[in-house]
Amino acid sequence: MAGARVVKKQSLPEMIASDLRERILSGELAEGEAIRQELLAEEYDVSRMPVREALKRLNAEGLVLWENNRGGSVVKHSLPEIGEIFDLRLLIELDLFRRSIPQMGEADFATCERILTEMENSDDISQWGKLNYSYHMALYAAADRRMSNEFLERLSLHSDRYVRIHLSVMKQREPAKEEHRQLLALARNGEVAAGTALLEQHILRTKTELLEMIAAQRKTPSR
Amino acid sequence: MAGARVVKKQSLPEMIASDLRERILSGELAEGEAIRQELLAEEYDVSRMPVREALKRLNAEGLVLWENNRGGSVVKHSLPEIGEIFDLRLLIELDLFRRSIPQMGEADFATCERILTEMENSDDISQWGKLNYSYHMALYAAADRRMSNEFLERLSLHSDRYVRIHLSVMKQREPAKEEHRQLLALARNGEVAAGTALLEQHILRTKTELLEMIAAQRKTPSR
DNA sequence: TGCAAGTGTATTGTATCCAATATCCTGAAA
DNA sequence: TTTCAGGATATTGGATACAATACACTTGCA
Repeated sequence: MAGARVVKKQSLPEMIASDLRERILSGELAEGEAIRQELLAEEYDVSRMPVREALKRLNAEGLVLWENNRGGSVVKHSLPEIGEIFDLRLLIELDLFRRSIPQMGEADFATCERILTEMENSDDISQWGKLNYSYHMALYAAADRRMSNEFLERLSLHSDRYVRIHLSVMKQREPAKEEHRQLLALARNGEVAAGTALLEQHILRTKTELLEMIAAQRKTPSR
Repeated sequence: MAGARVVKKQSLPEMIASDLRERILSGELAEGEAIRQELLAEEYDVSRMPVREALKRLNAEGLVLWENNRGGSVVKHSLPEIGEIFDLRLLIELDLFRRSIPQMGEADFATCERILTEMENSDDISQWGKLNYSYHMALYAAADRRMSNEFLERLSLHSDRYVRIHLSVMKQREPAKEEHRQLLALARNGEVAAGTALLEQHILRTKTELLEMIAAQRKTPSR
């Protein structure tokens, strides 16, 4: 047979949405920035129709604000809202980790290991968010909770967005690396209580650091 | 001034999406049923374009399954997925209620009372889901958690869908009526622990009943 | 009969065109 | 100077037309 590897055929709107998502997460499209359909259509060399669908999609995901007859703009969250995103992640991830640990097998541990080394070797910031998300998902894969994962994906999208913008300045990475290793070790030993406690600390620490950074940056509208 | 009451101008796709949402929740559009754009366009007397957008929107909300070049169909969830919907509701609603109770004031209690009496007097099946959702939201309004509410809205959508299709309103309403009153009373007294415990029971009871009904019905695919 | 290729039809996907709406600019009146 | 009306321009919303794809059906062949 010709093609052994099959990549799920993406539709045009999907591909455009993926790219725009990345452009928003990376900060290339800034908070509050207006989005012109025509302009994007030219950039992607398509008509406005698939661009429109992509934007509506991102609107449903909460990344794009849509106003009737005025078009879209990049969503800007308030500080409390960003805090909430992390609180919700906390709720769902703790639940997932608690359910996952007892179900994890050698294959799961191996996958986690693999992603972990990949993270430690990669310096590409734009990859970090994806890898971080993959790792967390790998930890929860054994729980086999489709809906939770779907919701978590959306939450991670938003938290990654703000983490990535400030990541370069954040000390974030060193402690996170250590915590990731420990999470896996605790999961391996089936230590649910200790594992979830560490996970909680892991997420809340990021939340605190991030909120401080953003608060400071929003005080000084310079730059 | 002319119009004191302003209803947020809805766009065509929004209106169509709302109506389709209702048709799916009510079961008029059945699980797995294919959706023809042209047909809907004729029904609403518009072109396929706004219908498409509405369907894509419902796709993003998880009510419509979309397959490239094959169009949309009404999503059908597995039993474990339906269970998860309730588990997620539980996580978020407990968190909201816990945060809300200490913040609630007389205005909040009054709103809850109002909705409660409205619920007890209304016999309209299609309204019950909305009222039930309104009541829960009123309980959590004081928490002032925008993101959580947004996520909860989507979860409630899905749970309402299955509740409406499978549980007779009457059977559902009698115990719920009592619990709803008690929730409000506990909130009034600031009894966080007792309140959240009752809320947990309230949600889990519905989950159990519902899963049993659906399991039984899916065993016998008879109509 | 069973199956594969090919043809025709139904349906979705995208581009283009026109209509509706918002925004910007100008100028006149208070 | 401020403000408001009105018109020019930019932008989005929706309808239509056409292209691409999937599906059902037939035909030809083993």
